[in-house]
Amino acid sequence: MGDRRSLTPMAEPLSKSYSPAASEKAWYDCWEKNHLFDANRAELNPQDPTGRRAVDKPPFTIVIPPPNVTGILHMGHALNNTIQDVYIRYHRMLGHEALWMPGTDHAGIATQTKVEREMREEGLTRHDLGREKFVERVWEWKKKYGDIILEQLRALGCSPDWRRTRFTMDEAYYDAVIECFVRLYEKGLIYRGKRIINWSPLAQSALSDEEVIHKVTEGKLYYFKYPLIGTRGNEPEYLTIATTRPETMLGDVAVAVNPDDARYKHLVGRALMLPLMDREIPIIADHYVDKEFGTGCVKITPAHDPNDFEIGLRHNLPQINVMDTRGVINENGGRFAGLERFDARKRVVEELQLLGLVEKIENYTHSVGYSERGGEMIEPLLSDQWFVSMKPLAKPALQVVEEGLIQFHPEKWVNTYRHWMTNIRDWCISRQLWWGHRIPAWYAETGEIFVGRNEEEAKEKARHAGYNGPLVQDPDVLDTWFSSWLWPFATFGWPEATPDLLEFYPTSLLSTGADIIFFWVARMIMAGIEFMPTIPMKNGSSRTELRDLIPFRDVYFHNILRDREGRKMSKSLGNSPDPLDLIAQYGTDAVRFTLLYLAPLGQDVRFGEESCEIGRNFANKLWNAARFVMMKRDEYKSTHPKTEFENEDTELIRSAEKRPSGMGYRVTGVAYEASATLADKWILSRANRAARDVREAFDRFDINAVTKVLYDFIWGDFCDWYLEIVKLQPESVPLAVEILEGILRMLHPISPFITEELWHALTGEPLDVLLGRDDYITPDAGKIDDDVEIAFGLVQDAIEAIRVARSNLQLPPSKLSDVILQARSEDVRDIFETARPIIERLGRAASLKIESESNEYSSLEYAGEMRPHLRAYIKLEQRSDEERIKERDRLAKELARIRLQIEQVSSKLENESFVSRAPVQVIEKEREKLVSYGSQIEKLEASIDELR
RNA sequence: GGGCAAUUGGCGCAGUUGGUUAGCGCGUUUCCUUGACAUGGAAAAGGUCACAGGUUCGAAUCCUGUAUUGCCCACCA
Repeated sequence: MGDRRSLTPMAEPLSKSYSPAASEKAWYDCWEKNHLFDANRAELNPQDPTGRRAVDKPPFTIVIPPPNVTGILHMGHALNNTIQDVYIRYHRMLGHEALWMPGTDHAGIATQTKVEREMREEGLTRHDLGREKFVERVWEWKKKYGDIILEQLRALGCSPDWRRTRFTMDEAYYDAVIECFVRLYEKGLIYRGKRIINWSPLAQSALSDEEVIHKVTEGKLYYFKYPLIGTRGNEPEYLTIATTRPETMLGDVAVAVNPDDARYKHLVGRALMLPLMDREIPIIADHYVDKEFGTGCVKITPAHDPNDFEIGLRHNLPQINVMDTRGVINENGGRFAGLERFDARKRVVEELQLLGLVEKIENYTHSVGYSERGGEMIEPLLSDQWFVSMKPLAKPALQVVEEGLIQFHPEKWVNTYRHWMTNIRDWCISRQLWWGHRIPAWYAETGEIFVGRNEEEAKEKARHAGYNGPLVQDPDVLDTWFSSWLWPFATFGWPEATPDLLEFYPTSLLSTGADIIFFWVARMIMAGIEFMPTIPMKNGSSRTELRDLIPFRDVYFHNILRDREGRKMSKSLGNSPDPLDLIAQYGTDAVRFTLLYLAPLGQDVRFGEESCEIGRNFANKLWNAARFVMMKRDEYKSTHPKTEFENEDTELIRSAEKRPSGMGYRVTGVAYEASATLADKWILSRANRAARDVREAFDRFDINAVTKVLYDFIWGDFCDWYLEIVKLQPESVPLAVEILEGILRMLHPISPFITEELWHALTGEPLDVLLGRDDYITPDAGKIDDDVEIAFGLVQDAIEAIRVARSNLQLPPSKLSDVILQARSEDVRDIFETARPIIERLGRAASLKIESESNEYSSLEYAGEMRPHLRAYIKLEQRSDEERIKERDRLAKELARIRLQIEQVSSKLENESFVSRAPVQVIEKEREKLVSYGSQIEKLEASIDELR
């Protein structure tokens, strides 16, 4: 590593532009080698290399939202993991015991599907292998490809504690999932039941409600006539029902009407002949039926519709399942058996048409459920599944969010959360797959169910219940999310009270997408409250307070990334750039910075690859600023061989202990204290303000604001202004060095590579002393000086006015000019006087006259530019007629603008109620404006006259 | 059907508690290769802050309604 130029930058001058590729890998290796990411428990490692005592360090913990083992890194991951890394690095620098827990999710359906697809190319199905061999094969697949996404996180600069990496099917984790199931079962919160569930014909499995997406779909509404049996007198011969799914009529067991519906009231209790099936079905009355909709008659198919199922239970109706698990009509469908569901639909309609029983078919748009993963239409199906009773779990989980023990950022998601939690329904957790945690339930031949942590336990329970026959384990596995909801504590070894669990739970921050607020966030909160009470506190007392049970304290819902056209980035659209390509092209720091810079809290982000230029250019700017400062520092050293700066510099760089308040911006170097210029005080104020704003923004989870503050301060204040001034004030070099050092600290969590590299170049620290383990910035509020900033603002204003005047004349920078600067007050004039060298230099002045009273200068000889507190004049060499006219027009336009302003301001001041009701400062400000405008008007009018 | 966001110069966005000459980046135009940086510097043009009412001395900002767009939730056949 020592021969890598990027790690020994002092040996050679820095290159002219920043090239990330060379240094990133090397620095990442260096961090790992020095155990930067490792979080240690105090008892294992009482002191870290910075000299901080681990026992004093409060934990800061994030558990990664475990990516699917099948996954590859996409832009959403890049954003989410950047956010997490930034917070981990920030808190690590704040002196916390920062642990980022990495890992992956076994992702039942996704992974199984992937491996089955691979097998299909060999002409195999999972049934050819059998369960055991198939699961073995998935494990092999996982070992081969499962860590790809974690490797990709390294390229993104992420700093989790890799030693602790977990997988939801690790042995211990597997046991935790089973333990969880057994406990809930024993508590009566898990039950097995026959229900209408969402069946995915593609996955051949049940899905939870959350895995179904409803989409508005164009369909048809079919009106069928069911003949009334034994028509009497003037009774209708038929009842007409409406349906969107004709094929389900094969399983109809009744037709329902509203009991208050006068049209049909008298028919309740009579029977209809179900066409095609020639089955007699009753007419029943149920309040569920809406009189207004359709014909007011609803066909009832308990086995294929959740509402019908409920009605069926109320009226004791049979459940006729006419479809198998592939979506094909079964033997209950009579002669339609064997037809695929959509073919069956066609045939049913055709045959009814032949019988003259189709009244009409209307176009109809309605909401239809599709599989979130497979995309196919969901079939509501009656089947035996396992469920979790959610209501008891939801109650405290809602409470902790309502009470603010857990805070959502942005807060608006609390509404969504509340809505879901108060309307929660039971969770179908069984999946008809092989890859996953197998349901620990064993069936006796008697039909009894025995749930245990293993077969022995189940047998034991069976014996206890007086059953000694064979037991067969439930073939199904658990929903992937049934393991994920344990993630914040099962990763630490729950149900054991491991030292890690005691140390790092509750975690601090969860960063995730709002799309899994129900899948995951809500359920983790429930699980924490449900399962953590058995774990004692670190001090041995029992864990009773909700604040100690919750899995995390803050939840950051990151942005959704869209493409330039506003479409959600997705694999199928192919509109998501590969983060690794962007990293290769622009650099990791650039990609990270750009993502955060574009991502305001709570908004979707439109992202185009070329946006990364923002980050790349910013990194390059910083690189060059640092290069310049180091060059100046070396110059300074050679001209100040024995100065205190030398000592200070060495001290500043070498010893962390000598910076008791964190870094802070201190005044270092004798030269500085003695001759501190306005500009020096200004940059100190700005730097401390930036440091304060950055930390405040971090702490309120406004990471977007963090990047904006840094960008504006570093580019706008430090580079554009202060470094230009340092060129004229060699005595300020030590301060520039210090400010730069602080900048590197401030920026490090966001752009770790370039800052680490520059910091080492600047300080000459050995490679085992890392910025990432050093202190974060501590702002010194005493250095934030509004008066200084206002004063320097006037200087900037003056320079800008001069530049505008020059620009109007199209003077090239090489051409210096005679400048007159008029200040509107003595105070302002004094400020200009103290900043004279800066104004001269940055205003490209050959000579500079500063005066306070308004001598009038002819527009024929001078070009002027006015500001509220000053006027700037540039001496002209000559003015052609053309230029004279151009200038006159410009002034006329300016005059019109100011007259408009005057009108507005004076009408305000003439308004009685404004003067009597507005605060004095506001009125005073308006008066000042009026005065300033007045003098500007006079001057403008005079100038225009002269130019005539 | 319910709920939540958004609407600011050509494009993408800031604008904490109502008082700023309404900002920033990209793009456009002009000037500049001045010894950190052309991945740069200096400047310019460009907006009646979606619309209509209201509250207020004063509204991009608060309230009501409308429109458009997007998202989430929902078992009306």
